[in-house]
Amino acid sequence: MDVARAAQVSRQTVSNVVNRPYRVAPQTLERVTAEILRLGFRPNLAARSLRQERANALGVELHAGSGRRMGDIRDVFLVELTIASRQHDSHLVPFAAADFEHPLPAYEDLVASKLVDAFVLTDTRHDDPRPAWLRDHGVPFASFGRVWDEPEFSWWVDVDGATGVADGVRHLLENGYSRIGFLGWPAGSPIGDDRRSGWVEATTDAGVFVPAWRADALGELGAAAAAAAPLIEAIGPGGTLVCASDVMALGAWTVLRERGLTPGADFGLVGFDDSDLAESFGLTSLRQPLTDVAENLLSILEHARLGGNLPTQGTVFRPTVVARNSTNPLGAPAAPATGGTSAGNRTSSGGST
Amino acid sequence: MDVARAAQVSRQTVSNVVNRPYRVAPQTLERVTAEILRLGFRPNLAARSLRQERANALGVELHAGSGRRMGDIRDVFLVELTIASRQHDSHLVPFAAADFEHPLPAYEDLVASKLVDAFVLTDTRHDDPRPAWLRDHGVPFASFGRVWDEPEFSWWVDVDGATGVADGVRHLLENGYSRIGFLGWPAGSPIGDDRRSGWVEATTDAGVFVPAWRADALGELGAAAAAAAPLIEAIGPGGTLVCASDVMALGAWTVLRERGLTPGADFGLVGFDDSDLAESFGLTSLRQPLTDVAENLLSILEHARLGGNLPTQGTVFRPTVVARNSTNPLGAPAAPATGGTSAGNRTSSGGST
DNA sequence: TAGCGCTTTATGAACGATCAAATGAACGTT
DNA sequence: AACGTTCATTTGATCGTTCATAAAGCGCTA
Repeated sequence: MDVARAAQVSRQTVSNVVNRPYRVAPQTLERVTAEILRLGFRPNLAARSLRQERANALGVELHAGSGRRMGDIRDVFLVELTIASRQHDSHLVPFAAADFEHPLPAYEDLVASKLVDAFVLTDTRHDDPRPAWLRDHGVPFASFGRVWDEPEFSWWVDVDGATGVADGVRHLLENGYSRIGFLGWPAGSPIGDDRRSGWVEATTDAGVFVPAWRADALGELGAAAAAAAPLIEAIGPGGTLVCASDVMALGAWTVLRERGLTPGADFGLVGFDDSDLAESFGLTSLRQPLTDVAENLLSILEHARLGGNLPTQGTVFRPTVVARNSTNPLGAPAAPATGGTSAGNRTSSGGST
Repeated sequence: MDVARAAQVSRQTVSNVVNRPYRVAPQTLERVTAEILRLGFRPNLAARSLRQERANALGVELHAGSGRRMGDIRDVFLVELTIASRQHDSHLVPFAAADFEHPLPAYEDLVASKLVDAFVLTDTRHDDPRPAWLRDHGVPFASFGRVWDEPEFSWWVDVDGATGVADGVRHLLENGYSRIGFLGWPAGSPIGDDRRSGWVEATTDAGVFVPAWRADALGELGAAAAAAAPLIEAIGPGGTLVCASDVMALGAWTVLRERGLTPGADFGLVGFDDSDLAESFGLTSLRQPLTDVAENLLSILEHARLGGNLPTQGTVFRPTVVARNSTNPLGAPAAPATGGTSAGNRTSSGGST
């Protein structure tokens, strides 16, 4: 090894400098470090991986099928996960199952070839075969989203939809609105039910709960608009709608505009996910703290390896309200604005429950 | 090695079975293959990578800063790249530069630690330091998007915006529209100028070019709506707009809806990129053939390694028109529909020029 | 001063694959 | 029967690091 010769130490000492500097005498450390910098030395990760029998890499499945892409946030989530993984001295290996109905072979490949040593799961669902398979094969994993079928499994992180929506409701109340409806998905989906419950709770607390001010639709914009129309009628001008997603909020947005109403000034709107859409349309939305989620997932997996303190139950993060013109009652410009609080994309707010 | 012992051959023969099956006698091949399957053997990729001095991995930078995320298509592009890389026996390593204004250290890290042996660049721009650095360090790379500063560099793949927009214009003509305007970005951006030229060309060919039916705006929805309003006024009902992006088309869309006009029936709209937005709003759009782009990039890099025939000039793919209600003159439902040709997300159309 | 303990550095082996070269087997040619 | 060729398979070395362990240095105590 070049560095070793240049610094007149053994290769093992160089290894120690890189991996356990505290074991090395100060002046040796300095001398070797100087040579490392001078020669631009970086450990060959393949060799390290081979010797340590550990890849320092995480598999992340990218579902190719339409839908199942985490709303619009997958792109941002991947960025956050990428950044977080670097801080944990590892990297991501994205992959897609050849047949996305049967993902296990892809997981098996990655594990058997030792290309990754853990996974981050997303889009978990009932009857998801992955958690059981990974558990049975002793492969560590952490999930963004609850793992429904394994109640005792606690290495998951999720976003508190109920509290998020409740915060959205309170944001509306603070801005002077008081007639607050909810546009969500039909009962039965865990995420949808969670978000709706936040509306029930927060409006009840404030004494403004009106059960009739609720409608359901499935994801599509058209369906959302159709469901929103009578609701907007019923709630009336000066009212508001909190929606289970940004797309749904946009459905309501289009209804408002067709009636000549200005979102914000005439009728408040809150979306969910803070997707690019929300920024484009000046839509107030609930941003998921994906930076925290990613960091937490990585942290769990690191502790799983090194034996730190692991969560005994799932972790839930709270979204933050990103206020834009659609909840500004003071008459924002008719055209959607440049995008309210659009400063940095990365936030680090949100606490656990 | 277990497989070797089980099949009673040497470890090298197992290696040959995996990597050069044609060198192995048929019955030996069969016997070893059977054992490989039975034992679920997969080569340890770290060991292979160490010995071959090659990672079989591609670095892909994910720009974290807002903007610079390839419109809305990065997510889809990453999926396509992931799938393509698997077919080329390699995998992706996504990364983000700590300081996205100075990306080189991140590239240097990956190269020096031999974690990747090539890169796919995106979002190349003038004065991009990356191409020169990679060239100077002998690191192979291919780019999605032209590499402006190095005219002799030909390992890039791009999408033919002009032809795409021209196809959009022809699609409108075929559907019976004849008054066709263009909403784009201010002159000076290569991509914007390219797309606009397709409008000029195709309308001129058809004898329906009206220079005044053009407006410019910058990316934001509000600005696009503001620019679209007078243009829609000028072109009049029954007219159409081809737009440089889906978001701009949506700006026009909102203007139409506010005036009680139905996109398609009353006024045609064509967007660009076929993002999720387009599907949600039933907006006809131009889909970039990302499957082809990804495959081509991987193919270039593979040939670069093995010495196949390499492109002597950049490759340009043609987008495809995805027809939806916004260009259906026969009066589509007022609410945006479930999404026209929304079948599979992966297409393989598009030829090179 | 011998012996002990602690810190610091060095040595040999190993991780699991592929490379380069050698060996063995089969076959036709002279 | 000896020889060269080709095909199939094996052998030993090697990639660059870290592990396990040994050795060296050094101060302190008995």
